[in-house]
Order: sequence, then structure tokens, then C-alpha cells
Amino acid sequence: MPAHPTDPHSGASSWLQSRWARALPRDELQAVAGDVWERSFPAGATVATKGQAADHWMGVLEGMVKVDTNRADGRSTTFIGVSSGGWLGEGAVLKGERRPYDVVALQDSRIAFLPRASFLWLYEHSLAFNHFLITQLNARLAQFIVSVERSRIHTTAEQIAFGLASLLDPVLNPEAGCRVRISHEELGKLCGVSRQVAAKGLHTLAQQGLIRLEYGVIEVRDSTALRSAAGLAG
DNA sequence: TCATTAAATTGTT
DNA sequence: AACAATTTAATGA
Repeated sequence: MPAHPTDPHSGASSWLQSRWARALPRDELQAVAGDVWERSFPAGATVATKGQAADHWMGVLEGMVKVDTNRADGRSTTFIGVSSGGWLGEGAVLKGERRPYDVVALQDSRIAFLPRASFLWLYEHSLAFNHFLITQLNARLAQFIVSVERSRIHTTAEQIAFGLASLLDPVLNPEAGCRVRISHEELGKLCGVSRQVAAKGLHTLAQQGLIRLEYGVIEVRDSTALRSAAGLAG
């Protein structure tokens, strides 16, 4: 089968390949299948704005987004990055609250949207969906706990390793490859350090052979060693 | 296809 | 933080 002309990669991932969708029984999947829609965003575009009603649960089919908040002085703090295969925004959808943070595309990205009503239907009716949700929330909670623990004591290289490892988390970002397309500056924001400090940590990790640096790309060569460098269990 | 230009990213002070 | 150097992407002959 020839690939679609606008899509250079033959394996354009659909939301149907998402972990939660594959876990659903056929009838439950059919109940919401027609409700999902997709939209593409160029790098830098805002996917969801802080303060908006949270009417959708969002999935990253291609590309990467960050969840952050802009302060009055114009600077921003990044909380998490979500890459291919990851889903986000369930917190506000569940609680029926407004979006607490901005969601911004870091690369050209294709995002899937599941309407809140469909999300809540799955929440009420699907055991498999609830298992997925618990697993996802548990993984994210673990990430934040380790993040708080590590942010004080550890070296910058370890902080960077942690930030990188979180982008590759197999539960939260299942389809992320080993080539991470992110600038030193954005990775620094994700880790709460300056661009210079992020670059220094990256070079340390590169010297240790855990990663290889290219222009705009960080290639992870040994993800197991990277995770242990970040203080995460195997 | 190749040269030019702009934009993004990285390096240096 | 500001500036310089480098790489990539886009444009047009």
C-alpha cells in the first residue's frame, strides 16, 4: 500500500491504536468510536488554553506537546511533556473543571479529541477503561513524586536524565521512539533549569554514552541506563 | 539541482 | 542575557 502523499511515514498512527482503545471490548469501543476527531497543530500552536472548559480528553498521535503555565512576566514553567501515544487532560475532564494549564505543541503535532460525554460514558460503563485510567494516573503520580524528591539533591545530569526518561515513559508515552525531537531550551524548561545547565547535563550524558546529540534531536542509546541514571527503577 | 535566505538551535562570552 | 556560529528548511532561479 502506498503511503498517503501528505504523510511521509507509512505508519500513521490512529487513535484506535492507543492502549486504552485496544483494551476496550468491541461494543464499548463502538459506542465512542464515532465521537473522536483529530486536528493537526503546527509547532508553537496552542492546543488548549488555561481557563477554557475541559470538554475533551486529548491524545498525542504524532508529535509532542507540553503542559505549562505562563507567568505574568512572560516566562513559562513546564510541568510535563507528552509525546506519541500519550493521553492527557483527564484530570479536568473528570472533575468538570476548567483547564488549569496551557497545552502547547512543541512540534508539528496531530492530536485526537474524545468529547467529555464519551469519556464519562466510558468512565461509568467500562472496566477496561477504568483500569487504563488508574494505570495512567498511577504512572503520573509516581513521576511527580520522584520529580519532587530528585529536584533538590541531585546533579543536573541526573535531573536531565529524569526529564528525558519521563518523555520516554512506556506507560505515559507508549509510542515514543528513541529519537527525541526537542531543543535544549524546552528540555531545560521541563527540568526547571536554564538552557545552559540543560546543555551541560546533556553533554555529560552524551560522554557517558547514554545519549547522542544531534541538531534538534536527542537520540537515546541506552534507555535502561538512562532510567537508572535518573534514579528510576528498572 | 543548486544558490540564497530565513528560522531554529546550539555554542560562547 | 546577549551575541555569534551552525544546521535545517524554504524559496526561487
